[in-house]
Amino acid sequence: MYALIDCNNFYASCERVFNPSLMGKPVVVLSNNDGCVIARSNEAKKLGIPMGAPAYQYEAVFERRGVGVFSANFPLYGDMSRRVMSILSSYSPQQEIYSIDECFLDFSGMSIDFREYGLKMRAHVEKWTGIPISIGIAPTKALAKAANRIAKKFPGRTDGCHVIDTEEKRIKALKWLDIEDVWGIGRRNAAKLRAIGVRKAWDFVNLSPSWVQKYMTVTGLSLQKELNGIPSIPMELPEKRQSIAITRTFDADKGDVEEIRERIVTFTSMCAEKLRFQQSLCRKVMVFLETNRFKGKEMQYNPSILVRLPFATDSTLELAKFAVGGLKQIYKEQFLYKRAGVILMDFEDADRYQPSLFLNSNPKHKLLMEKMDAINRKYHKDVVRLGVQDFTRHQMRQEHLSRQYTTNIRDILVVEI
DNA sequence: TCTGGGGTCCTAGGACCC
DNA sequence: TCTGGGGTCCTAGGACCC
Repeated sequence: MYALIDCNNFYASCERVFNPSLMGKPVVVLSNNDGCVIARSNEAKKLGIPMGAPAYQYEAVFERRGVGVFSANFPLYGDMSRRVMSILSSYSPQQEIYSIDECFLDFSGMSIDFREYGLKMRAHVEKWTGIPISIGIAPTKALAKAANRIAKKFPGRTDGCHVIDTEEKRIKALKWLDIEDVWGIGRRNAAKLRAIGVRKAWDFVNLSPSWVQKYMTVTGLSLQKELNGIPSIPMELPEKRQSIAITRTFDADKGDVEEIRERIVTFTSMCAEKLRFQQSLCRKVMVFLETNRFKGKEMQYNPSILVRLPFATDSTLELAKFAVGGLKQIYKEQFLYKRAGVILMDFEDADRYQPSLFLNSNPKHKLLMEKMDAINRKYHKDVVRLGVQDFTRHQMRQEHLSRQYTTNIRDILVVEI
């Protein structure tokens, strides 16, 4: 059996833990630049605020209905996630952390009362972190996902834990679950399936496997097996990332090359730090620019370039140089840009790297980067940085930012009695 | 005025090899 | 006129996830 555990309205719940006056009130969390809604408490959902809603269109609603509005506070959410995951990991020898607010647990070989076990986990996480979770338990990962949805959405359910452990329960679940809500069925596939009369997960499992393979590739086929109770999607053990990206929407449209170059260098530097943290070297850097897609009348230009490095490296200095080289090839001064990004890809392990006979990363950078990372970790992010980086010119809009209650001693909560 | 960010996997088609 | 067959690797783009 597998469990899929996820945190309810995770970001909104994190804000509530440290601000109990928000209990029972609508809460929303906004994306970077306070752009759009990326998390909503149940009360906010009931007000009809949709996922992804542009914040400026809902300001009146926020005001009128007393909605607690927060700028995204990722250091806080990341730390709360680590706490929740750590507690859950004690319930199984194998945990797959699937996203910031979700994980799978492998219960293979355990013969216990799964429902009781789930309720225990739930109480434990709630008591130690204040975060409410929902739990689905079933013979495959895809069915565990479905069970989780039942725990959360099935009319009348309130205990947050559902177990699919009999054939009747499996069939009942599949007959209830809409096809677009099946894990792994996206918009495109849902439309394809609807067109041939598939409305429920149950209809999907009754399609012929050859049809599924032909129109939905092997991915669809293993999903179908999973829903039929045959495990086909293995647990993923923690591994190094295969790509690392930093992309940002700017606070305004920008045309100045110097300014964009500064952003590209800063993004590259952030990527490089993550790259060194997972002890990888990188062979390719992708740089992209985007014009403002909401200005439909204006000519759009969304170039990207893949720069192949002559050697593998994790040096911020070298990566930044190649990224800027890429930028110069795609930048055109007649456009204003709203978004840009840097993606590192094609990694190899730093400790297994075989240097080339001719051209290699500058060996002096290794120590330099080590010291830079150590100082930045000890004191403050970006105390040591490249000369071209200039944070003063790029202030992200964060008008509703909560404190870093759990990761910054200056922000620790003070309780007055 | 104001509209997010970071990942993974699969496939078709081209380049290249013998 | 007629012009093979079977592989691998790489990449761009699409689909999906949260």
